[in-house]
Amino acid sequence: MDTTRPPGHQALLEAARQEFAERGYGSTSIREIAQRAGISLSALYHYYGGKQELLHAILDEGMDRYRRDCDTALAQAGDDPAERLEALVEATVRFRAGQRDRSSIELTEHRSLNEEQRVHFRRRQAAATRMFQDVVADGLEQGIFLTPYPDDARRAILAMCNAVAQWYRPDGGLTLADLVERYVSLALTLVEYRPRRPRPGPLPEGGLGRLGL
Amino acid sequence: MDTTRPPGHQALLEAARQEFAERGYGSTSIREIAQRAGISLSALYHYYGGKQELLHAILDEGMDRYRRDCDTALAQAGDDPAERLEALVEATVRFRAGQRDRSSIELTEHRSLNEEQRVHFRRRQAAATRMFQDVVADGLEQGIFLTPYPDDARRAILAMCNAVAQWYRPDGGLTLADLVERYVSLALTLVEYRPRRPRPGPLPEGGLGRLGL
DNA sequence: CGTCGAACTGATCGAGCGTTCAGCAGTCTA
DNA sequence: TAGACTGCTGAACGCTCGATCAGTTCGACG
Repeated sequence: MDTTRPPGHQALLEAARQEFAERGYGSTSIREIAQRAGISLSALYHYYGGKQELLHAILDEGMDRYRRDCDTALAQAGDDPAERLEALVEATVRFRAGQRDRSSIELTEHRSLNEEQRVHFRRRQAAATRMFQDVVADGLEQGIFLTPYPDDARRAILAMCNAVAQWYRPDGGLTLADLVERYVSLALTLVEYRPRRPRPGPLPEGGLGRLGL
Repeated sequence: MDTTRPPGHQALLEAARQEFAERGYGSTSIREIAQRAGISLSALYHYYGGKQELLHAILDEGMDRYRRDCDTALAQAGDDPAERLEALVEATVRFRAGQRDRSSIELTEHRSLNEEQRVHFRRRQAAATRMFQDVVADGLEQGIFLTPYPDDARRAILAMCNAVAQWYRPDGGLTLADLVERYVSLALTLVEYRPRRPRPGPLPEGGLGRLGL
């Protein structure tokens, strides 16, 4: 993938993203994409090698953004595994809520990639999974996460965060901040977080108050 | 939808189910489906009105089965909300693990239905959601579920159960019984189940032992 | 035996698909 | 001013798509 694309291809990526999310990869024609982007069919081929490459570019760009969001969140978090898990959950929920169509494409259309692209995509996905794995393992080691099923708890956390893309609507009466607070709380519940002692620093009230501290 | 279909259409439904799950609705041709089912293209039209009707039949059949499984599970469970939630989670996990391709179609391809079919599908989905909603509400009323976020906990439970279809492999070293036990335990953790007193009757050990009773 | 409907076939339709290609206006560089 | 490059166009390619339809086989029924 090129890192420096000429201008105009952004409209193309955005149009393709919306069409793929609405109709699905196989049911979307590149003519519809080009029309939505306001360019000719041939211009599409000027920027991308074809329909499949367009899909791959969308998925890869999404991975870039998500990875960057997670890295930023983790960099701002401290060493505490609970804090780091909170950071990851917040980043994930915000990404899924803010990039809903990108997310639903990621979750379903990776099967339409070719072998090479799919390997690349899966590798990046595995890296994202490992971030959660490491944090959960850390919490277990330090004795502040008590879940007997760390793998399943991790999968459950990711599944519930990912599902946000499928139902959350920004105008639905639930602010993003509230949503994040709830999911952070649910994630800590899932790993059965028991803090060593009352934590210093600012924290969401709901999440800790309920732990009886 | 007809309840009494002529014989031979089962092979068709099965072939379509596999193709849709593997490639996606839009990327699957009815010729491929017919070939996989071992019949001619025209025979497909003898049984179903077209590609879309085939998809609808698959989704509807899946809903029938899932509904039946849940009803059976609830009928065998007692009045206790925890027991009923366990029954629903077990039924859902078993369905998702046993009907993986059907499940992934349900989760992604409902957008390819026409307006009328989609309304029908969503109505049935809402009914399934309500089963979980009722059980959780019951547990809250009785004071044995303590979660401050019942709606989100319910969505989280469903999301983690549904995700089973995307990763579970029967030959992966994890038995279905173990999987069910884990997810039941995680679900009870999510709703913050606190039993009134040691429960009578047979129960999975892991789920209750960890509650410190 | 005759007829009727269910199950199914093979040929064929027009539309739309992804992709290709020759060409052109504008801009930058030598 | 020549040449190269970027960004783009419109027309066309061969092919596959979902769908249609006249026709055939065949067992059941009267």
